[in-house]
Amino acid sequence: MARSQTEQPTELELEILRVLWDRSPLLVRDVRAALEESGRPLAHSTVITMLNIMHRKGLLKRRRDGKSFWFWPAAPREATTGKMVGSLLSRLFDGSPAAMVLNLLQTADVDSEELAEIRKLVARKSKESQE
Amino acid sequence: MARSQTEQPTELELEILRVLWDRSPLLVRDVRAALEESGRPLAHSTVITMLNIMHRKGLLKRRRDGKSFWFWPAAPREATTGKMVGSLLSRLFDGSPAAMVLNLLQTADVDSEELAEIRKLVARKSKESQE
DNA sequence: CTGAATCATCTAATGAATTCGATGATCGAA
DNA sequence: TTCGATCATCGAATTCATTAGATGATTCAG
Repeated sequence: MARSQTEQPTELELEILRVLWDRSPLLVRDVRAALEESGRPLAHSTVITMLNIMHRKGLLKRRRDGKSFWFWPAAPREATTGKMVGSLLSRLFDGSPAAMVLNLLQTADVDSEELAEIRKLVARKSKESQE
Repeated sequence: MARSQTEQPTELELEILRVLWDRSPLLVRDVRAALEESGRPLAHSTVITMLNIMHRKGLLKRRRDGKSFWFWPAAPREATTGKMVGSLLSRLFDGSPAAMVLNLLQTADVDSEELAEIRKLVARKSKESQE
């Protein structure tokens, strides 16, 4: 047996989603151009194949317009990133957000501005939870 | 062409690493037993194959002892999880820890205890940075 | 010493992810 | 209308991840 399809978007799928979260709907050629911009030059047919696979998986929606298709993400950015972060959270930190933040603070490059921002976010969340 | 090997551990590789981070070194049969415990029953040869692949990739170290091998992680838990979090950070949040924490607070289930813990971590980090 | 148990190695199969070329349809300009 | 440009569909190749059976070596109990 092999591994089963992940419900998480794969590497290339994520790049494509990021393009479409930025601007959509887009035509295949636009997606291709955007990918090339971000350093991932691919053949037209490759991009179509991926878009079709992603459509089949339910990651994208599309609408025919003449002989071409417009594509856009099936789910908003926050929902998808939330699922991906949640997956890492459970797989690496047994679901403890604090453990994840600790790792982030220790490992990632957090400048003072970022840190202040995080502090503000946490403070706001604390206030919300009290209500 | 297909995708190239990820430097990040894959799904099963991560499960195996988690076993070995908990207790190591272990023999193949111990790893197998631990995986079965956590709901992933695999044939002995499957486990060996994976351990060998992981050794070839540099994820594990091993030492022969008679006719069997002892296996243990090549890198400590924090380093590996840090890389994985860092990868998600750049792929999803353009490297902004604050964006990631925001997503975490909005999406994950953070109880008040976890939140207080996070608050403490951030405060401590702030103090450290000031020095 | 001999047979059963225990290990690693080798081989291989399946399925997912990624990448394109070839082909055929269609639309617009000359 | 005819030729070239533009698209999608199909088929296919490659690499990785996962899974395990068959084989052969080695060891230990009896």
